[in-house]
Amino acid sequence: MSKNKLRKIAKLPSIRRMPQYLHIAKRLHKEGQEVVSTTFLAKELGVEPIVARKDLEITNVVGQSGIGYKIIDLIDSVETFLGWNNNSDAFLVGVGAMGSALLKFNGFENYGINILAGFDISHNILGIDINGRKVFHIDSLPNLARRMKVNIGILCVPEENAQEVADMMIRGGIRAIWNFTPTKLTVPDNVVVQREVLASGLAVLSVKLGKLFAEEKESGC
Amino acid sequence: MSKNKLRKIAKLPSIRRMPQYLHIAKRLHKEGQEVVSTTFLAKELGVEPIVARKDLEITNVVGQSGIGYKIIDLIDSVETFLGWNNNSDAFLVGVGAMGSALLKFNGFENYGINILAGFDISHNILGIDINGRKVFHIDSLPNLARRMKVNIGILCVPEENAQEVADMMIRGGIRAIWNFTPTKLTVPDNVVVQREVLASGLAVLSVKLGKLFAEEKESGC
DNA sequence: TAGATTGTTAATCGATTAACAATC
DNA sequence: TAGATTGTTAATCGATTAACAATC
Repeated sequence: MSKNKLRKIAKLPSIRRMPQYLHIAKRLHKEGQEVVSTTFLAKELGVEPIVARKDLEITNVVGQSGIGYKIIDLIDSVETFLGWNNNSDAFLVGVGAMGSALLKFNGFENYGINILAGFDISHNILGIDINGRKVFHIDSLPNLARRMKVNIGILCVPEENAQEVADMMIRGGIRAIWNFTPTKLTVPDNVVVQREVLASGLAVLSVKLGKLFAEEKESGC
Repeated sequence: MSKNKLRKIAKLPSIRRMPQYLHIAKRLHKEGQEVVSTTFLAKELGVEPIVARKDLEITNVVGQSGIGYKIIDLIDSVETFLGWNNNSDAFLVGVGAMGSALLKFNGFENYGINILAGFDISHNILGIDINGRKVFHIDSLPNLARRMKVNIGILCVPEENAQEVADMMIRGGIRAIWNFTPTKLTVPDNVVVQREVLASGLAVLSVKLGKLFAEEKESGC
């Protein structure tokens, strides 16, 4: 495997906005609309129109001057760009608070993945059914993942077990790990990881609020 | 209120990494360590050392050449920067899958907030206790928020009710909304919003995985 | 002294924004 | 025709990276 500088992804901010364009486009499609402009999309997202224009550019969707984009084209282009036109199967490990919230969430079918089952170690939840998904013992994960050719793993275990469970996923042939733990995982070159840090959003919110209060205090004097 | 260009926050990527530095520093502190270098922090985060150095710079923490930072100084500086040295009270609305996962999560005390209670409309969950927090009817939110001077609202309701519930929060004097819905909220100038889009991380993961497969296919020929 | 690290200035890179012709 | 919008090129801005003196 070559130098893993290759693994660096460009236009991260644009990619992060894609699901929102998709969500709006699907809503409009359901409402019977046929075209949409970046002006409209941008307003819905709370960004400048030029941002939406540039974002859509990277999906290679083509629109019509003066009109906008055909919604079905837009949906198709964004889904293709993200590789969401064929949903990938996923296993979720760690059926605690966050894990079961994700299992209960039904929207993932719109986000390119299809969670097949949950895995845990606690006897209390083994064998139960959450939203149509069985919870299995984690020891069965590597074999099941191989057998079912599951590519995506969702990691919701306690911090202490994160690396160990990630290793089991990798042993099962999983190639992409959506990591909800605060642990930086060590993985081989042929596995990708995306860490989800909820506290990041909270940090941004806190700084915004602090700034707001500071401004008010200032102008109040 | 002045032009809300002022609301634009600089160094967003650095701010988003702050909770991770804090988390590592607290862990080391518990382990009895007294100093830490940006070299170490960077490795734990999976970023380049220069990144960590620049990040910490904006908190105004001072270190010692050749040694690193005193961990207690680091914790204090990051917490002060984020305004997390005094936890803010928060109300959470929408005790569904995501809402109850957040209520069950105990780590928020380390992330500057203190969730006091949950709110919902469904009779099944009214009055129940989740992790020591009562669930009240949403109609009581504005008054309670005012009375208890709650500044932060966590919005986990269905998309259709997002704006309506945000308006109730604002009526209650809430100034910062952590928005887990896909809705772009309309709020007055004296309220800040941070939207949390879980699907963004999934989009990035999908693009990374697609790139990985494409590279393998390429080198496999 | 040698190695590690901070603090800071400068260089590079990429993302955002502006501008505008072409099109409907 | 006038207004709206795409597609594209150029300009600006901010974030990342490099470099290095000063310090322990």
